[in-house]
Amino acid sequence: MMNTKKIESKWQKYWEEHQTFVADNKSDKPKYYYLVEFPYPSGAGLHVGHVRSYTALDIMARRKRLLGYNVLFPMGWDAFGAPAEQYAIKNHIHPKEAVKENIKTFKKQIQSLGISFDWSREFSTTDPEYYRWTQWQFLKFFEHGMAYKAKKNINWCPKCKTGLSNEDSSGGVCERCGTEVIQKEKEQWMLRMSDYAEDLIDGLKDTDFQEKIKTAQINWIGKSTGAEIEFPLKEVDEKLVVYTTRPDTLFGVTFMVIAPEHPFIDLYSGLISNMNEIIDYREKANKKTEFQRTQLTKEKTGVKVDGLTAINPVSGKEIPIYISDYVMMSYGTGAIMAVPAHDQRDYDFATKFGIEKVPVIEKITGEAHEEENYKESIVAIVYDKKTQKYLTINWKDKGGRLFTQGTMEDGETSEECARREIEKTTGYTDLKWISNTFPVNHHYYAYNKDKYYEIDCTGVYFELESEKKNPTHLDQEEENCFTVEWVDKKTIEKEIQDELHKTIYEYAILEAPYVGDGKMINSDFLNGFTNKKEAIEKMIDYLEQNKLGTRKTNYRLQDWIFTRQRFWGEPIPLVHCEECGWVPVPEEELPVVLPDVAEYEPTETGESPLANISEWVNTTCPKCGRPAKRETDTMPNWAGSSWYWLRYMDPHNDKEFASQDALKYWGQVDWYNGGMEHATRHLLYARFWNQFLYNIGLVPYKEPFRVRASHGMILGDGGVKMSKSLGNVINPDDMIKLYGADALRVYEMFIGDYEKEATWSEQGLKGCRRFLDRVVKMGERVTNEEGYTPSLERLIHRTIKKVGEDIDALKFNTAVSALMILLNAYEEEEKISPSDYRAFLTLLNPFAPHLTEELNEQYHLGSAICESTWPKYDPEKLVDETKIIAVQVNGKVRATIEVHQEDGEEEIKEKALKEENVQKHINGKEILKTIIVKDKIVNIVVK
RNA sequence: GCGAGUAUGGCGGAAUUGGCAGACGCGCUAGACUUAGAAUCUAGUGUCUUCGACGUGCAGGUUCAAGUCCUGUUACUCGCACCA
Repeated sequence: MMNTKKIESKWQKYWEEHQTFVADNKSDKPKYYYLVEFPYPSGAGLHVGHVRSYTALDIMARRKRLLGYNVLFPMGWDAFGAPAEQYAIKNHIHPKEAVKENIKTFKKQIQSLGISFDWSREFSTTDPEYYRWTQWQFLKFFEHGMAYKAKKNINWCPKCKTGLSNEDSSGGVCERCGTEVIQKEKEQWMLRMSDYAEDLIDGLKDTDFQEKIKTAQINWIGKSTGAEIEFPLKEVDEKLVVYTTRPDTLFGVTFMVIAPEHPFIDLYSGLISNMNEIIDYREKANKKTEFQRTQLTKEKTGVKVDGLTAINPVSGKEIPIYISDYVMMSYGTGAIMAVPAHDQRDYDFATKFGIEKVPVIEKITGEAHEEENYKESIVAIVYDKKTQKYLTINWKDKGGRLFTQGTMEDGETSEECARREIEKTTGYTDLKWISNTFPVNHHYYAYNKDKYYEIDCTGVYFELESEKKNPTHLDQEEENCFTVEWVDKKTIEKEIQDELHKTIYEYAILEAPYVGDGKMINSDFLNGFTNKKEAIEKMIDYLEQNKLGTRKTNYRLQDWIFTRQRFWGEPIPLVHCEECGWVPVPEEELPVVLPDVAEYEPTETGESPLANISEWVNTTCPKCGRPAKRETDTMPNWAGSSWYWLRYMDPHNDKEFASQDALKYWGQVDWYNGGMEHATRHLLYARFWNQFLYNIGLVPYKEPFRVRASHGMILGDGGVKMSKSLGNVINPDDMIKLYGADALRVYEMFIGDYEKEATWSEQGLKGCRRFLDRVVKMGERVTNEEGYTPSLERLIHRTIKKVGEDIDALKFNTAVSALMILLNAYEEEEKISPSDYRAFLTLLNPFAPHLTEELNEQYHLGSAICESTWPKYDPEKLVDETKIIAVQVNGKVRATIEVHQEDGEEEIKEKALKEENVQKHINGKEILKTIIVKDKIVNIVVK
């Protein structure tokens, strides 16, 4: 092995001195902008995961440069945030000092990998020259009414003493420290991100993001369409507004549920007779966090609101109102119409509170035909508690196992019908009625009558009280057809095949609502509709015509809570004046710099430590000059990363966040790489921020990123996440020391599919080191022949094509494998030409930049690779003159034959039939067909 | 519950998009070199009992031909979630 350290630092120095990777803001070359998420410079240093994504983008960037592009490939630091602050609190040093140290380590580590970043554009989000413009842009939000202060019940981490966005508190615990999040009311700056919900969905059309990232974003935004419906109250001239996606089920509403915080409670407390009970419930609910509320998925709780009654706007029916914490004030209108027959949550609630369930949709089973005869019928299920068995009729070959069934006669209820049928066929009379199931709309063909039938069928569920029986009224013939059998649950589930009976059984036993589509019933003007969409449309039309409701779209996406009660963040550049209210700090006074303080800990009151620095807090109002106070909250650490790609375009500009020329020249980020964990939060914040800047005319593109790709995680031994506690963290520095940066790079590209997770294996890394050592050895075989060695030429052209295409398609693993194959071929040769070697080194250069430059120089193959061009392939040289293809007989390979380019089908067929082993397998059989796919396969079909 | 994805040797993973499954690498086996080991090099390596058969989570289907297409199903991973 060569002295990797020596040649690596030699070439790293070379690149630095020659400014090889410095991008120019003016160029005749086409531009290309590669961006990889800038890291948070933690004390832990670089991770092998960083190496993976940086190397991948580095490979693409290096190749693009050789292809003649002006490539922007910058790097910087996202250094605000809690860890630096925690570290500072512990060690009593200013976070900016800690950050400085960490950046130094990180940068050294990254540079030792030979990543071709343009370091002339480096900055940190914590640089006042950078956050000056973060503050400036915040003021733009403020000016345009996009920032507002609101008292919000926010997620609060009692340990970090800070407010958390929903994003930072997923799972009900603080993302930083894992403490359980509680609810606390706090005045917060908010950005009107929800205004952009539609644009954020819409804009995805103009991007080339991975599909899974688009779906993640769409899910996060959570668009739903439906209607707001007004339910008049009986006791007072007021309307309770609900949001629903299923207005088609309006006739099935049997109760209303409002959130415990719903304003009607206090507004009409005078009318409510059980206020005490309600207040009690509300207080209990308030103590629960949003997370706890959503965790209690099974057991529903609630209180009926006595004294308030809603009126169904389409049927006029009176409907009771409940409060329950399964309805959230933060979504929709904080009130719902409950349709227990067709919604699981409403079903659970209704079951617990004994509320009626009115079905309005029938499941349709069987297939509908024209000219059907209509009947109403029942299916009766009888359960014997003692034996835990069900009463069935075994029709044997005449229809299999079924429950008792029958057609309803005039004036008969379903229960009467069921009792009559049971007695008739089985004799049992002592039955206790338990329940009627939801009806089913069933279609079938009766062979004995040669007719199609449509039936509406209700299940009737009984329990057997005793064995008491009457004689059955069946003739001999009927009796021979079937036997009455008691069977257990397992047999039922296995043997009852009939769709109707199966459905009825499920309704009776599973006690579940029917949430599928079907035929509308009990719904007045909607009766008979079988298409959900049409029924919804019809209902909304009706509501709008009669002014009872409106079409409405809702989003899950909420406004962005933009303040943190922390020290280590961008100060919010606003001043509060008693007279003028909130006043922006004048532009020329930006940045509002973080002062040096002694203590970084959040205060007991939950305010930022900045609040304790009176000489900083107390200022004068920029508008009227009277004494005023600065905002002491700081920005969340998503702020600095929400526009950093724009700053790279013009990082040293002290007049603007970036010049319009630079913004126009670099335009969109062509390729943005980052982790899947940022697919929703960071990426949405960044897109929202950019869209806003676009709307006010400050950036030329509405969407900031054209392509977004993500890399898979690198896992430790056994496929588990690398973590300090497991002690399985691999330090890239150690690997570089042992095997060299080039080997580490090649290995991380070879490890597997770039987008999927991969398990670390030091053996694999060793294998890649071996590969590079063989590349070095190959130098000894270089002669001074001109051009490519003829026997290698075809493979060289093919490899040029494959490596290029694979890099473009993020298939780095197969690109490396193609290079290994080429090297294997080189090793078959006694000697290779300088062109052979140079081509190989150039193709390998993006993966192993140091070693390839060194060998290129050592063997005097030409100018430095980083200053030359990507090799070209000749399409005509890709094709083999002869090719070996397989000959199959009945789809099984029996021989291989060599075919020429110019061979016709007849010749190929002839060759195939000549093969001994082929003859053996077609011997004595008739050839039905011969399929010849040129260059691929011959298949002879015989019988 | 909803949405997205994955499943191929002992292991990581290939497969020109329907055309010889297992490229490439790791590991393993044998041999060479060596006093010995390491390193390196050479040969072999899907399974089964040989001709041959069987093999891409499972069960069907389409096709001359299926890892690839269709239907169903299982397991795991990720994202969202009393979202009305």
